[in-house]
Amino acid sequence: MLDIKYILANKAEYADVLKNRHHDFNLDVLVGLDERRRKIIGETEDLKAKRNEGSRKIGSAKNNPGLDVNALKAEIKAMGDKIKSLDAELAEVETELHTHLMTLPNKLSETTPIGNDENDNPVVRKWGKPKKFDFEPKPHWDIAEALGIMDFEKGVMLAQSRFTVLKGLGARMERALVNFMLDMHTKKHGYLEVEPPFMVRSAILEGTGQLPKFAEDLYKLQNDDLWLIPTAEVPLTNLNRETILEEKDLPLYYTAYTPCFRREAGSAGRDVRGLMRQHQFDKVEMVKICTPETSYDELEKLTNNAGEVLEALDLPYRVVNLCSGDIGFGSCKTYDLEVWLPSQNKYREISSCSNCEDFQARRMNLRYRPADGGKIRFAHTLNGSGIAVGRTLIAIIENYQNEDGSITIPKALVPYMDGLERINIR
RNA sequence: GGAGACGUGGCCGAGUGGUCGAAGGCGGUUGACUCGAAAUCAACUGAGCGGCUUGCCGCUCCUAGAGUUCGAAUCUCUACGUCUCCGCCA
Repeated sequence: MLDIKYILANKAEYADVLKNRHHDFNLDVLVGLDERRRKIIGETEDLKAKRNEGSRKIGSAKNNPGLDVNALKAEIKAMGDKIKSLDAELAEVETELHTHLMTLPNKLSETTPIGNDENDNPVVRKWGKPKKFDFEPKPHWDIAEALGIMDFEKGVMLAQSRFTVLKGLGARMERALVNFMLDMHTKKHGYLEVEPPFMVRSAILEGTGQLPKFAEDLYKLQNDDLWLIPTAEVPLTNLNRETILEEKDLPLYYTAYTPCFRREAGSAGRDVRGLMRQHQFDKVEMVKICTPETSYDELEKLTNNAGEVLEALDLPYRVVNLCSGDIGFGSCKTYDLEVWLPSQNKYREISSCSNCEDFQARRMNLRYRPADGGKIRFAHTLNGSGIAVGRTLIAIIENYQNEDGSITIPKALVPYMDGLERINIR
């Protein structure tokens, strides 16, 4: 959520942001609502001041019983009725204003490029070289099914399409990757490991921006105000909601392994085969809470932390800077990490690292007290995949495939696989 | 799930209808004392919103929501949470 004061004071600038994000909205609606709001506040506060004064008078009249306060009581009672109706009107206006503000996207960083779609995302850097195969590299679903480590039909049988069963060394490698990533972030990068709830209530999802706008992408429980988390970003970022942190305690680094649940509404027909786009997938997530001064440095570090996972696994990848037409609702700047997939002959998203500045902090009232004694300010929040586990499994299977259908285990992962160096056809 | 108790500021804790944003304490900041520290003493120490003459004035907030009243931290109802006992259970 943005500050209404910011929007009104920078209307033209923010109107451009909306245009570049392809978000159609007339900001004059907000101008009118804010004017109404302030007018009502003026009237109601005036009346309340008078009421308080009158009530005090009646209170002090206790000491002098001769005074008749009945007329005054009636007068104040009438005032009270007027206040009640004004307050109801105010609540209506504020709800409407709030509804608009909650559905308006974040502003953009100056370093976020203007563009239409993913084709306009500039490549920031590349790491590693795609391996040349002297045979036709297969897609991961062929390799994994032949090895008996993934069962797509069983996933459909138990749930529906876009669910998969991992078996044997497939399930084992998934677990190994989780441990490998968590170890790196906790031991090397200084993140605090967290195991959050996998279900959260509506207000929590409003805090990070998934609600109220994107309910159709989420799984909701039938009998409770609880939703399955689409990413650990949601519980981790909300961990300090409605509190005032001390600057000396910042930045905070959190990491968590969680399953993620997404309905993938609107993705019909895309990545229908394999493990690429699932309704349930594992992810190790990183979240940072820091001051405005440091958030863009922290974004660079966060992105590097994600990149290091791929480098340790020796998987070629590139970093792209998402343009205004492709960037997410709550983010000012996002780097996507894209891993090389030989079977598709292209780079595919495996991590997304974003600086949300104070957009989420404002929604969840997450603030900090500056060390110099200045005014309390909203913190900045960042999140990034560190990284998507299922897609890492895909990348390993495809990049480390051998002509005989076996898979070599990346060196860094061998200790996590009890020394196993290769998964062979049985 | 059943019965009971309770939810007050960063923390502890007083307050059962009238200047209560809330005593007292702890913590914190600043100053005095000190070579320095500790101890001691003194002062200060919540947030949000609105107005204008930018320093002040006003409004709101004692878990949340609704109600009673001229007036609610205080009374009533509901929700949520915490604790204790019982039942059940991984």
